[in-house]
Amino acid sequence: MPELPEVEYTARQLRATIVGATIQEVHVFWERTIGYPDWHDFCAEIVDRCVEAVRRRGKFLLLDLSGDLFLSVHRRMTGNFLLLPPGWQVDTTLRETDPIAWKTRGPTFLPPTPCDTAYSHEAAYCRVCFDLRDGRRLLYTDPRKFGRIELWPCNREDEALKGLGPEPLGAEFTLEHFADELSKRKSGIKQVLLDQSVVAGVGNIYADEALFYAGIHPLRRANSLNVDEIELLRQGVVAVLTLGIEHGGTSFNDYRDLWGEAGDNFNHVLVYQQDGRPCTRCGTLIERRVIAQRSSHFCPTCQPLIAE
DNA sequence: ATTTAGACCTGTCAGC
DNA sequence: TGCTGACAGGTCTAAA
Repeated sequence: MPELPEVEYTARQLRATIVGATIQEVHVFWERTIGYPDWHDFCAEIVDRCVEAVRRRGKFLLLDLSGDLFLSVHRRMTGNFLLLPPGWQVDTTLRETDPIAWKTRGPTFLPPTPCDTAYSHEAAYCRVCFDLRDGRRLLYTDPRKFGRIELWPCNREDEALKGLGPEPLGAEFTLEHFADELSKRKSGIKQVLLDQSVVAGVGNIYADEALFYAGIHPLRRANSLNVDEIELLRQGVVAVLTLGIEHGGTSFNDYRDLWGEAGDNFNHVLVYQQDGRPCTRCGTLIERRVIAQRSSHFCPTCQPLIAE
């Protein structure tokens, strides 16, 4: 679910709240969420580590820990972090009373005062729980269980993040590099934008938004774009990602921030899931088509499919 | 060498 | 009310 803006927003919130905190203990409620190393080793090695820094690379959230280790988190579709204040209790009785429900839902978190239900809905589907020494709890929740958390030595970061292209909001995302990558690919531009080795962090929402910004049809062959179109698309990628961050990310269903709040970019999206509604630029109805196995949304007038 | 279908998972919503 | 199928911010693997 989360793309670059959602991961960046979470990274900023974590940076402001848990840098300096020490992890006292980790509880794993869905073992496959831990991608590396084996979850037993993961739990053993992470104990007593201090969070020294929080970074983002593409859609990966990276937590630098004391002792030259770092956590890498990829939330895939429905992963979220939720930070609970001290005093919450973990209730695991479901494990015995209803093992089947336990596997899908995980534990229940009980607030310090029973009437305090602010987080109780967001605290469902907890897969991994990080107990901090100061009493707070950092929950990793993920209904669909696609997300992965890994623990790596710092000197193997390249291996942990292999295949990632340049950061779209960094100086390395140049017209020269982008044009060079596109010239080597003859598949549809939408599919190329989703390729993390071309640009890191663009997903289905922001790919559609960037293509609308540049007035380029998602099925245009990547190597058919001229220099002006490539530069416009590059600017579009930067613009829609930057706006997404400013609005706290896009929440259609699942994405929530550290406090369980939805992002506001939902209200600023121009084509994604807007099919059947008039284009904000020309009034033509937005279309939806499946391209590269993903829903694509575009304006057939503003984004014409030019004959090559 | 590329495309594409299937896996991994669960929830929600539309339609019958 | 209940069942079925389509679909959801992602990515990897194997078959065509």
